[in-house]
Amino acid sequence: MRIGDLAARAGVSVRSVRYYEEQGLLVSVRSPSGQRHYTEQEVERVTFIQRLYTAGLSSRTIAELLPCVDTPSLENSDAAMDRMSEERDRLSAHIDDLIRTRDALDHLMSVASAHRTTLTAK
Amino acid sequence: MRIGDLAARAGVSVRSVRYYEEQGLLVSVRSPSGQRHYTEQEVERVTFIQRLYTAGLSSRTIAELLPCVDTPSLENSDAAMDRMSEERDRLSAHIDDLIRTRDALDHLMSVASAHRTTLTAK
DNA sequence: CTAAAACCTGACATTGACGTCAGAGGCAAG
DNA sequence: CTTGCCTCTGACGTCAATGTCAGGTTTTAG
Repeated sequence: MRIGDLAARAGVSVRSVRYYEEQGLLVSVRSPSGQRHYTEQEVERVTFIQRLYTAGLSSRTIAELLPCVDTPSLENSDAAMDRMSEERDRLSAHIDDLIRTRDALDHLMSVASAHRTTLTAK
Repeated sequence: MRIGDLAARAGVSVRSVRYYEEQGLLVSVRSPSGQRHYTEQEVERVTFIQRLYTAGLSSRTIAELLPCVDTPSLENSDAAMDRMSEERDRLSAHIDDLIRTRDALDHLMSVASAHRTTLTAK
């Protein structure tokens, strides 16, 4: 699979795929002419990378976590596990914050809606 | 209250407060010498603005929502309510996405942990 | 009164994940 | 063989919230 296909199937831009490789999040097999080739596996990997980006992780952080995905066993885990746990907690805190924000919006909307009801009732 | 106090109490930088005003999210009463003065009310407002920023809203979007907070009644509501509902939905979707990402991290961690248990058991 | 601390405006710098463009080469179909 | 699409590298552009600095005024503490 070439880069265009991978990008399309993962739902990202070709530019992004190259960027991921530049950041050490992805490796590619090069054809003699220098073109990148990928396997089915990489589709899932790219979507997972995107998922982490969307969760607010930086390239550097993702780079620290991915070895834990690649090699779900060895001793590299030590620091990576801590990092993973740390990011999990940060994510949880962020989720809670977002939920509070959503509640605030809901409250605003209900107040506005009540006002409207009052007005139309008059 | 002057800008430094407001910033400190809302937990943001002085620069940010000026930026919020520049973006039309905040108004200030100016002393004859040109210094900004605020009331207690603005503390809450700034923290709320920050909350929306953290939730991923842009200055422009926040500017569209705040009138709904200031005037929780009149006819401006129409478009603002739609916008608010739209952002609420976007927020909900994002929260769900983050929860799925957290689940993925949890899964990775449990797999790694299981591997570790297996190894130490040997 | 004076020095420190806080404020003002205006402008340029930063960061990160990309977009976009240029110039050159690769590859399948007709 | 050539036309059109894909890919390559490298570099510069972007956007948004904020940092930071300069040069000057104002307020506050002693």
